[in-house]
Amino acid sequence: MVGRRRDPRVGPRLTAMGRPARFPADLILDGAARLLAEGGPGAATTTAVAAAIGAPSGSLYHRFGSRDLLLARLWVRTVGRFQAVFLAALAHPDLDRAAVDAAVAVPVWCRAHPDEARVLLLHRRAELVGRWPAELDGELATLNDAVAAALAEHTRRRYGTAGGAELARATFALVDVPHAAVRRHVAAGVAPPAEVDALVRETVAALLG
Amino acid sequence: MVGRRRDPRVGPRLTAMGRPARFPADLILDGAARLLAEGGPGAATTTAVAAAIGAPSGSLYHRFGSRDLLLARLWVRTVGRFQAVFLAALAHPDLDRAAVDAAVAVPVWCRAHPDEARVLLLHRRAELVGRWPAELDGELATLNDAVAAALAEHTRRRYGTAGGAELARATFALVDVPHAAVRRHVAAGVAPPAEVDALVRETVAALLG
DNA sequence: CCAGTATTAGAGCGCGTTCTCCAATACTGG
DNA sequence: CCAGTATTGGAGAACGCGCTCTAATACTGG
Repeated sequence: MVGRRRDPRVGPRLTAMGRPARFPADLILDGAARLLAEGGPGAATTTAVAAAIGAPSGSLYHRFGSRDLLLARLWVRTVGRFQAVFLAALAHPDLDRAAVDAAVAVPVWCRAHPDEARVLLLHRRAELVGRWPAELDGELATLNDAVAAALAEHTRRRYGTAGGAELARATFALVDVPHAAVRRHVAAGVAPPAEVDALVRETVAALLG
Repeated sequence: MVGRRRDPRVGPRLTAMGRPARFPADLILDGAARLLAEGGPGAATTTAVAAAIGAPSGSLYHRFGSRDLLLARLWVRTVGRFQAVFLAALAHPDLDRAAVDAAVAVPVWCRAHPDEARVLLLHRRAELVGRWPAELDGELATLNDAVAAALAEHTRRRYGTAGGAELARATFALVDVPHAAVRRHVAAGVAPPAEVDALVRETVAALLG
């Protein structure tokens, strides 16, 4: 990405850092996330994202090579940020505590990051990015590995095995159920109410008790 | 919709039915649903829908006034078809049987109608239609009334009251949980496995028992 | 101060999309 | 057979979109 216009024939000139960026990559991604949260994929046109942060459209294409690449990087960043808190909760040594905390981390995170929650919960990757850029399919392939491993490890410690049925049960309880609980509120644009957390706790306890 | 080109000045001529349609509305909607299920909203262009059923694009605009109107009618039709089976199950006199059957009706319906399930579960109305046509916002406003009423009635009979907490619990158990249970399978393009039904039954029993 | 470089800045191209338009067509009831 | 009408069929206009391109610009280390 960086140094795209540099002619390699001039040799390894290591000096000169160049003009500093007025519109850093994360600022652009923030703008895209906001437009996406407000108006869906159709609203996150390149010119709209540029206008939202006061940048020329050329700057977006200088930093990201294409619209798909921009949205793909936003997707990776958003998934990573959510998974960080989910995995941290799931790492608690006490199994029941880990399960309930991880599940409740979903509504908590949605309250703290409403725009990113809308990006993550209201859109599928395929319809957001369209054609996933080849240079990012390495990251895509391993995106869910950490969560999958943590769920398998949790299942193994809880049941002594990580067979299909047990893993499916844990995935349902810790991933699908919390998503189900918050989705209508995220879609409505309001913070999930406190009763959501109670329902999630109760459901997780019933399924994994 | 019909008779759009008729000049009202010629008076009430009630004879003549006109040329029969080679591409009825439901055929067009079926094509749109298939493209939508396979490739998302971006794949359901008017020319693509027309090509999918071998019709000229003009026929789509003759029957539906616009792409938004076409997709809006597809949305209404799909929601209605799903709700019919959900409500039928929820109408069972035995409360527990009604609850479990209604919840399990979701994975059952997804297996029977995979394309429509993808339309309904994988896309939100706002991003599918864009600008909802004014002539259909009457139907939109009452779309969920029947389900809302049935859920409220079920809650009232079960708890003696349809207060916010109880209604939220029933909605979570009978709507959100089944949707969450099938979603990953519908998104993956495979029929929800039988264990989904078992998890849904168990969750509903735990939440409403 | 200078050479080198990354970035800004914005005008504009090409493409795919929705939608319009009109003649031709195939059926109706009488 | 006829008048009336809904529908087909397809070409193309109008528009918005992603993306490209070139010059100007604002920094860097030496």
